[in-house]
Amino acid sequence: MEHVPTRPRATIVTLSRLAGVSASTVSRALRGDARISKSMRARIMALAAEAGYLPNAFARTLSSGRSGLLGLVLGPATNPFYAMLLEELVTQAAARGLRFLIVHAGGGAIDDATAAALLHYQVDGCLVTSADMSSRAADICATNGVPVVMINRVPRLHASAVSCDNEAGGRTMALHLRGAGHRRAAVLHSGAVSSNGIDRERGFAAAFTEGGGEIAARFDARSTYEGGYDSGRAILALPASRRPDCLFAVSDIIAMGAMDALRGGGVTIPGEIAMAGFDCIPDAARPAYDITSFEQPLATMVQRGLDLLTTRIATPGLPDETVLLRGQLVIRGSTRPAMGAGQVVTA
Amino acid sequence: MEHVPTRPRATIVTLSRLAGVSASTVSRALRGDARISKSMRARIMALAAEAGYLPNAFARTLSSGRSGLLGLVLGPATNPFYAMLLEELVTQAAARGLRFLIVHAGGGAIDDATAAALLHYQVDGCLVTSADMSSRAADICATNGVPVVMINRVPRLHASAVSCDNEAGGRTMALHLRGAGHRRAAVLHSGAVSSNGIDRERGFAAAFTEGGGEIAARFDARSTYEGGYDSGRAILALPASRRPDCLFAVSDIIAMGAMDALRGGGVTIPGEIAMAGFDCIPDAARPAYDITSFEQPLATMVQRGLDLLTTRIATPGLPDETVLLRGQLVIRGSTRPAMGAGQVVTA
DNA sequence: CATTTTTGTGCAAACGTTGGCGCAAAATCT
DNA sequence: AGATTTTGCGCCAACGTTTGCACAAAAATG
Repeated sequence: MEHVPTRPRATIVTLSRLAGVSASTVSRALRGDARISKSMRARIMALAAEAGYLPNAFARTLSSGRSGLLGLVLGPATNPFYAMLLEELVTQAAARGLRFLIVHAGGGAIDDATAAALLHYQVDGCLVTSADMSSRAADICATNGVPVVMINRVPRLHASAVSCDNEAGGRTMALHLRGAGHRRAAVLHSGAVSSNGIDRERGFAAAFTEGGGEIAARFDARSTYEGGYDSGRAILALPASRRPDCLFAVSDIIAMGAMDALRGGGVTIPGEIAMAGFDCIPDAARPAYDITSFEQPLATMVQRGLDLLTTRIATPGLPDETVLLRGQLVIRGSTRPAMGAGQVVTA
Repeated sequence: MEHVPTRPRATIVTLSRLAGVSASTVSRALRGDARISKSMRARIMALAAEAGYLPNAFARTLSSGRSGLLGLVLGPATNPFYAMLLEELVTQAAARGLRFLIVHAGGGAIDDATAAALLHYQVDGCLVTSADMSSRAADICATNGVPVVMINRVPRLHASAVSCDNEAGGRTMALHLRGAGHRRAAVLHSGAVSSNGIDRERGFAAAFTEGGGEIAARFDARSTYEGGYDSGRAILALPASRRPDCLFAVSDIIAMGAMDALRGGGVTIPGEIAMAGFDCIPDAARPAYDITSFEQPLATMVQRGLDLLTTRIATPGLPDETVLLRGQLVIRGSTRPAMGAGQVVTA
């Protein structure tokens, strides 16, 4: 018990004494239970405000079983896409009265003690946005009956997921490039572990070759700027005959690296090589890059993700669900000879 | 109580029955209390492992008063610096058995309900990294006896702080530029609210003018890429006679924007205008930018920040403390005619 | 062997909140 | 006026853990 010598905070019991009613009445009044009379409710609310009452989420959780806490496993925040996702998540969750217990951020693997902390804190659900394999946390949740929703990630066993229709996005991009007359594409992918990247490439390759184009080369760009840069240099090293006339990077961060490398090697963009990315991160929209990209409907993804989670928290045992959302093509200077503001084409 | 129909998790009581001892013994054994015999402890640990026992942090908090939770108010994650900070924070906190309740992320103001949630969840302490004024959360904590530590931010009333010696950093940068022969500097600051930016500029301006240089212009770059870009364009619009020969941006993200704008206007860097930033974010180190910067000792800052917090949690009422850490100058191509790998000079 | 000290364990009372159930008083219906 | 429903509230037992205190047994001391 050893309690610090600060003035004890007002509790429900304090208020109940002040109001001369029982603790349960106070509890119900505060929570807006219909069984409490209007007048009593008003009186208690006033008292609570005056006393500076703050509910104790821990006591509530212990008693009710619901913590109002969501576990969050965030991908490498060095990719601005995850930074955007984080902001959107925190904002929307707060609007629903949910808070995030942040479990992991970054590319590294998530250690077991950290993953277990999720359960210690009785998270109601868990949101995983990491694109890579660090979903130990998801497994732990799944085996303990905690609903898991993945955003921007392929669903695993016992998890729902919402993501952009990556394959359609890749296809749209292929049509766009083919439509601009490009025939030989290089693809900068993100390795074998990223389902997003794989889907995007599959859609792109299918539509591009079906449309009479050719996938001239593939490079593993590791979902990083550096990977993109290295790939760009590899393209520079290609004999002129094997050079692609356009390039599809499965994420903008890759595209940025590739563009810098290519430009550094004297290649003009889109003149000699047109290029396109994916994600529509703000960085890629900057005048210095101005990269055509495919925009994921971030706000909607987050909204639907939280929907999936809250419904599964409310009624356990609901079957898993996968939501695929349409994104839109955003055409910019990197695939368009004439310059001007980016224009939007719905995919 | 309505409890979900899942198999109830093992609790201390469960274990106590299994072991044929009291709950208190189990609790003490689990926590490593010295009063419990080695053999008993081993037996209980084995039992706990077998039963898949997971401690209930909420019950523990309710009883002990310590939650193991830290509130986190994060700055705009769109600035990669905060992304770096986030990763470092989460990693180091996890190593200490502390978790973050994420309260806010992003540039916007923090709403009261969210800030109050900090107290609902009984956070032991609060870490604020936001550079701007959105520290409503900090006030709430302070008035409720929850220790607050700010990282990369000037301390407020009732808060400790750890930050880089921004003024010294600015001064170092000034000496570097003066040493390279530059005389007329433009400063890209981040507005009146950012104490970091103000300190950096003060140090820079003092040392630059003392060294015989002149501050030719100032622009408010709002701590964003766009702000930097706009400032760069403003510089381009300056008559040749009033053009600076070097530029100090109080953060790298600003410097990047400015560099893109200047280059876009045909200015060679560092030939016509040399430029320096601050923070040493990875983006600014890319070959396409290669911006001289001042590196904050991020890992140490986080470590000391958590130190400050944990000691104040352990012994309430400790006086506030401000820790200033030295950073180091990292010279890159943007201030050096000859090209090559970045070199490091301790400030 | 009779003390005192140590060591190991149990008991029971919190911590603040919730929710099932019970029960009066008031309101509505015969 | 009685019978029934509704309304409004209180009682009490959880939820899982910690911790002050008591207390027996074992060990060390005289």
